[in-house]
Amino acid sequence: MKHLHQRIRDDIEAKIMSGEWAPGYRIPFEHELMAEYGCSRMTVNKVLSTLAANGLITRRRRAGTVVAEPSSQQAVLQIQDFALEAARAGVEYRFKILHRSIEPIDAAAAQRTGLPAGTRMLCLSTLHVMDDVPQALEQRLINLATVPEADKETFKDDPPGTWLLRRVPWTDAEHIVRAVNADGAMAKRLGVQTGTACLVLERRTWQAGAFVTEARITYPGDRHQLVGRFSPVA
Amino acid sequence: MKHLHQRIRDDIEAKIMSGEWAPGYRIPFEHELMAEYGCSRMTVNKVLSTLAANGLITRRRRAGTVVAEPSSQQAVLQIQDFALEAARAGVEYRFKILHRSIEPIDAAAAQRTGLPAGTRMLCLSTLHVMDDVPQALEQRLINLATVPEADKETFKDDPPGTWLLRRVPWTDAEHIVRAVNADGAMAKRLGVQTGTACLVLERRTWQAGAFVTEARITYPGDRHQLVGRFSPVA
DNA sequence: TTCGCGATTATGTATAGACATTATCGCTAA
DNA sequence: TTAGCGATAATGTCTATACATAATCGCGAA
Repeated sequence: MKHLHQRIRDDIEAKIMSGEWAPGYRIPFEHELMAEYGCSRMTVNKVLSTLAANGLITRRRRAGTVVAEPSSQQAVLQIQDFALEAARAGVEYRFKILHRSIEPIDAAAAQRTGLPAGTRMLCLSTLHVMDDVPQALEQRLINLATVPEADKETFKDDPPGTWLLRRVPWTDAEHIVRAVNADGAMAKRLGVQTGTACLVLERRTWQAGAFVTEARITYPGDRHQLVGRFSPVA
Repeated sequence: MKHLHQRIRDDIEAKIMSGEWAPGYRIPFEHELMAEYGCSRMTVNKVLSTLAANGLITRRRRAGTVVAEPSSQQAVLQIQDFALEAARAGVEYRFKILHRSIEPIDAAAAQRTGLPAGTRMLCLSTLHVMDDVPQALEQRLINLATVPEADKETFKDDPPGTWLLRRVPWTDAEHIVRAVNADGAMAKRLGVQTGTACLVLERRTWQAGAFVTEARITYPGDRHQLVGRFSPVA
């Protein structure tokens, strides 16, 4: 005999997955489920709250609970940390800061990030190397208004991403993944032929609404991939 | 004044994010937090359960609760549905089945999917077109043991992905994203030059442990990107 | 008819208590 | 010293209740 919580959850998920309860269908009220399963409202409430958190249903006060419209599908992708990945694989990792400057934000970046023109940004280019083979080029902007202490940081011990993550926990992130052909300069730095397909991961992070950083990481396509796993029913 | 639940959650998340409570750190017991915040155990319990569900902490009876080891970072990416995307953008969408056959699974695919050699698979190649411009090429394997009714389906109205999603809800999926240079045949079909960087999304789905389908979707890199948003604090 | 407002109702948050489950700790006996 | 076992302590699940909050419904007034 399983727990009631799980049984209610399974029942509802099955009805939704099978299509018996289509998107938009108003599922029974808490007090109805309560009667059906002979349990307290708290139990039903916790089940429904969990399903709502997972995006399967939408709840609105007074109106009730309906099966959520299937949003476009989602994939959860793992984004590897170079140092960690290297340690696990038992290879040597190092990084090199190729460029460092402080500049007012350019127009395009201001648009992307929603920052006012003229905001001072720390601009960094970092090459990630494992066993003497370049693995990725990282181009990063750090908002000095949000992270003033980055100004004096030398990034001697940790690459910018790791350093930031430890100092500024982000609460919101936006990701974009693209494929591009490496141009001459990029190809040279990554040690591949010009035109090689590369995976570009762009990530912008905010902390409580304040823009923190933008990173554009370019991986040689023949050497890297993003892997993910996703269970919609948790 | 925020809700207590949220305040406790914010506090704990902040301590973990800031590194004050490093991975492995044993966080206060429920009764300690209960005393600290002057609330009932249920309140604390619900917060900790939620954080555990989100993977931030690990709970064990009698032993207590510890900060979880950071898994590699995750990105949640939206995977657009062509028909839906087209409708929203107000452009015409159509698709064309380029190839269809039923074959025993090949060795490499058997390895990837964990199916026994010789399993009969429906193999489909589909070209997705919007406003007469090819948008993506989809190469798909469908497990006829799990979805026998696919055998007789003509895919006249809906492309295979849409058709499958309506019939066989998946419970588990694996995603891989890569960048590749288009070879001659691929380039011709997508209407791009040979060598153009393309984004390749591979997805394998299971339903309750039974393999359902594998899709490899190739997008011209200059025309497509995957976009995602992720809030660790929900 | 339509606007506005109060009553109603479903969900949101929280409490205090109960019993179940499962590791761990520490004592006892071989 | 160690194997085994019972006490103990922490989390897991559930109940019954209370009050807060938000959105809708329906009534009455303009």
